[in-house]
Amino acid sequence: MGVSKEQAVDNRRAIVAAAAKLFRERGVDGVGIAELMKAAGFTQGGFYNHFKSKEALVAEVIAAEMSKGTAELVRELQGIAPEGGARLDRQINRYLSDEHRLDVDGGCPVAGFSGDAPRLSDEARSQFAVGLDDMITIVAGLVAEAPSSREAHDRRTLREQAIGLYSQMVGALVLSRAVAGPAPALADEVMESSRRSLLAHFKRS
Amino acid sequence: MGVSKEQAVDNRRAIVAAAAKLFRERGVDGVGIAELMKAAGFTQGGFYNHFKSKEALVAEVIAAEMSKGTAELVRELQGIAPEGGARLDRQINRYLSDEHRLDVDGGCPVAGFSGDAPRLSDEARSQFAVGLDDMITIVAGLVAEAPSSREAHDRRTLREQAIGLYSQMVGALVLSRAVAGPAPALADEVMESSRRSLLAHFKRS
DNA sequence: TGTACATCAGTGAACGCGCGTTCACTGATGTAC
DNA sequence: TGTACATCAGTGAACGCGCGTTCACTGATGTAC
Repeated sequence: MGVSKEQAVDNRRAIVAAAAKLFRERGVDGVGIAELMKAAGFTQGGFYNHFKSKEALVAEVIAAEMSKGTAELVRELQGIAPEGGARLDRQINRYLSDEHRLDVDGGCPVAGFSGDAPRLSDEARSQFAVGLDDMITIVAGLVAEAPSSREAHDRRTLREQAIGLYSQMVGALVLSRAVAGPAPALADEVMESSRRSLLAHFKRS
Repeated sequence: MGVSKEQAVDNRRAIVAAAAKLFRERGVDGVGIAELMKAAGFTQGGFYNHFKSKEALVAEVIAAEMSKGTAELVRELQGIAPEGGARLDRQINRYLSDEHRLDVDGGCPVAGFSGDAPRLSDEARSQFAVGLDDMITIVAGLVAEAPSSREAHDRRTLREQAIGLYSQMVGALVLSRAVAGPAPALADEVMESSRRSLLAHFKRS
């Protein structure tokens, strides 16, 4: 109904934001255009003024969430002194916490979209892969700060150690979320055990 | 069109088997009743002679695949002598192999359904949780055979170590599959790095 | 600065399509006598 | 053992519904003169 160019840009951002939230909560396939536009405050017809197709929106959402996720992590790390692995410990505790498990909307985008990823478009999966690679790089930087990563008996590269660590955190979070409803005790156990395992493995010597 | 009771039981099994394969390949939401029945050799109308709803079939498929997965693992383990962690090494190498990554139909059901699990019915998620618990118990038995699990510096319980190990294997497999299409090098790296990490951690001392 | 017109974000109805589910019907199987 | 009938797995058309997408239309914004 007549809207300034500036307003149109804001509206587009609102659609992406609403989509990100809904896609994470209910899966990409579980959310329709009509519902998504309504959540953003519009009617369904306007969607195609902003995006070529649902597939195009999905790819943009994945890219945006990955960027946001890595940027937030980097920003948070900058607030803490990198002393003897303290930042790594802190991130392990954060990642494998009740808060993070419940924060499906805002938590790690790799864990959040790992279930949808295999069936998304090439473009979306490509964006997912870029995000995963970035995350691994950031984690490798944290691993480098842990004294144990340099010990004689562990000569693996930092990146290799980072991948092992990150795979375990993502796996534990995904499995914990999957069973949180019907088996909350098991969900807690999976998260707690992985958390203790990793803290022990990277403990300051 | 007139079918013996025995045949009807076989037909029901064929539907479950076809559903298991299709659900794994394209996700539970990605497969319709008509397509699934056609794959099993029938027309769509007959579905409701065997199952109350799609939801009921899904729960049965999850339960069946979990049972099959744990049974296969146990059977395979029985063929090898439990000497100094050799069986654990072998399972780590199997789990994080190209063959397993490609075998979406027949591989680990926990990894195979972890993407769908959070949005399935209570009953289906319950079956998933039972299967996960069983898997952890089996893996704990393998960890017990590894000398390193008893070392003085690692006093964590066997189950806790098993959860850490299993979470990492599932996480690595899920992430590797997610990026296998657009980023095959990263997919390989994720799997290989986790494999080496775990072999190093549980290595025979 | 003021007027005429083009642009285009947003509306809401409609499209074809595939979904899960229901239904009347068929006919061999299985049972009762 | 033979006949009459009930059962029920399988068929295929149809149901209402929500999906992604298209469309004609509206009207304030933005531009040309």
